[in-house]
Amino acid sequence: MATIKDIAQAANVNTSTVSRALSGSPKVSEETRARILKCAEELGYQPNFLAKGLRERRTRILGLVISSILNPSVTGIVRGVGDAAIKRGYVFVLCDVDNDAQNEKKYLDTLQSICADGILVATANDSSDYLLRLKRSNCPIVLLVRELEEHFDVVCVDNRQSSYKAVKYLLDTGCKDIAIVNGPQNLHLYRERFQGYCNALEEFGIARNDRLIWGFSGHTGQDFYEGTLQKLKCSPRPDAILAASGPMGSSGPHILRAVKEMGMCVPNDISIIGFDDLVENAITDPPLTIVSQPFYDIGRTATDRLIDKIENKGPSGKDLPRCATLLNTEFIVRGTTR
Amino acid sequence: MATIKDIAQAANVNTSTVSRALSGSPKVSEETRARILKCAEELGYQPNFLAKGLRERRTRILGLVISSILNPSVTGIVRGVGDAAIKRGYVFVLCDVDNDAQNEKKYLDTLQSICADGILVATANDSSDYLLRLKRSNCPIVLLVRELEEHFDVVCVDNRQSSYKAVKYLLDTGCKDIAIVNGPQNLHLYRERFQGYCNALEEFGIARNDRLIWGFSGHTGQDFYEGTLQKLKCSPRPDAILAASGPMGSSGPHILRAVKEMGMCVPNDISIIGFDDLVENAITDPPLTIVSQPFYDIGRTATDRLIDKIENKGPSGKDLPRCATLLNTEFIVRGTTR
DNA sequence: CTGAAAGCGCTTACAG
DNA sequence: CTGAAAGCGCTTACAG
Repeated sequence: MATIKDIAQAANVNTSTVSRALSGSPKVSEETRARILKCAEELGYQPNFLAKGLRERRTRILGLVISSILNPSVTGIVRGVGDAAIKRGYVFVLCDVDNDAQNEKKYLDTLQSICADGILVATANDSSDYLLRLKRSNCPIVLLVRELEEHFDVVCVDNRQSSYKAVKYLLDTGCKDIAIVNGPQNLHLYRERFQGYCNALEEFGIARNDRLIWGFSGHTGQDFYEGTLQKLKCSPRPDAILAASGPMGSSGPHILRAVKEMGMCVPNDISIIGFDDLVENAITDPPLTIVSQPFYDIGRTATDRLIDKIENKGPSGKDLPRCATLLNTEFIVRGTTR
Repeated sequence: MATIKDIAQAANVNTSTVSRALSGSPKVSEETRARILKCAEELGYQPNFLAKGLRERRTRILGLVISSILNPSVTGIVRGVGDAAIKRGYVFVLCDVDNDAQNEKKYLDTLQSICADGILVATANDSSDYLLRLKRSNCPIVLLVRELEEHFDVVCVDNRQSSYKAVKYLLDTGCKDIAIVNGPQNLHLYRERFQGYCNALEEFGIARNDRLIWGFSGHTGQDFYEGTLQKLKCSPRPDAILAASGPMGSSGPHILRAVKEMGMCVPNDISIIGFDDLVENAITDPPLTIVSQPFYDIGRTATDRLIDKIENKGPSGKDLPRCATLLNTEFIVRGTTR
């Protein structure tokens, strides 16, 4: 591949001048610049980001750490990150850690080695202490989807509010006995969703009932299907289910299947609300009423924020103030609620 | 971050010696090596891949060019690529081109700039002439999923055979009037699937009928749903549909919905076979009979092949011979066939 | 077995 | 406005 040296030779100038001309520096005559640009064009010059990065101490490479690319909720994020990144001249290395802390550690080391300019982390949980180490080493980080109590910039949705609104809708449409499929409580987001559920009940003067707080251990759709069957075999049955947690993707379809199998009619006997605007939630019969998270926007916003942090961290070295962005969810009423 | 220079200072040796010790060269005494390793450990040394890459002319960064990350068929590939890459010490930059040739061009330039060691391309079509240019510039390339007539290493499935087998199954189970939802014929893979369809019909002495060769123009599930409705309004109706092409993901669920809406009973009145083992194909009622492509293995195999090409292209400079790998599909009978 | 030197391709003070 | 020099962090012939 042609280098700056080849161009210098062809244009009969010093490499420094080539470098200046290419970077658009004002201190180079229009005449020389034109000549240099022409040579660069002819030689099919592509700058070497490695050399550039080594010198400028930046690579325009980001890292995106995700729990699992097989999770359809994640793909919208990935698209958003990619769009925002390329628009600003960055690319990203995808770190698909498959819900494994060991993998995550390895990827994070690798990102440091390739001198990623910053890292987007969608896998934060309460035991993500290495994130603090990373941050202390001065690596720009933005969290997305999953929030940590403090310290980090984050882009996500207001999970408490979303869940609150969903449950309020159920209560407003006459449901009284609302179950929640709860997620792992070491994740801030599930604690928030649970809190929203509790708040809505409280507002309607309904006591919380452990019988209605479901937690399924497995990670597959089948686990949620079987778990729901099990729960429905105990009477009294609930008249609504908030599917606040799921396997890869959404638990809604699997819960719906179990409900139908138990001979219950949706939404007459029981209402169901799921999370996330995924294909699988749209093609059930009836299609699921959902809380929709703006995954694309989350990815885009987080990336823009990260690049802002990177680029505003000039020689002055002072960071941007911490900032938490809560995007709005959309409540989409379809066929599984009254 | 600590550099080789810091270690040299701490261990009181020359940087060359540090470099040798770290890379496991035999020509350094055990004693010095131990001392150096200890210092490296203490300083939390992480090699700088930029500098390393600049010097060694390799980055251990791959590019993965995909049509759209929103397509669930693609995510299995991405996972396979990631697993194989990290196992061999590589990472990859995800280039999600959103089915846009302009984006693709831009990403490809960027990959060259960051000196990617090789590129995996899942977006090849008959007008991918830039791929030939790239290849001529000596960049290792492996195609996946989508084949080109020649020149390139490729990992995909035998689409003709898969489609042939599916249609043969329909014929064996008594279907006679089999429609195919055909894909864009500028893609080798859809030509192959169509050929397999034709071959099976021919084998059973059934004449091909244009009325049964459906091509839908849009790219959404709704387009396939409406297209199918339209087709079914003309009599006589087919007694089977091979959904050889789809929008993002599979067309199976949308075709099934249209069929049911027209009052047809599946599989009694009509059989349906879809492509790909996606969640959306598994949760329909009845669940779809499908041809399943081993996406994960495709990603893994292609990546291993690419890295082999990269690493065997030593100073000798001679390439590995071209190689096309056809993995097997699996035919999974579920509820939409007799 | 170890060190001093050159070089990968770029940028940027420093002179002029 | 342009050039010569130094340096980013590493590796690798070349000496010794």
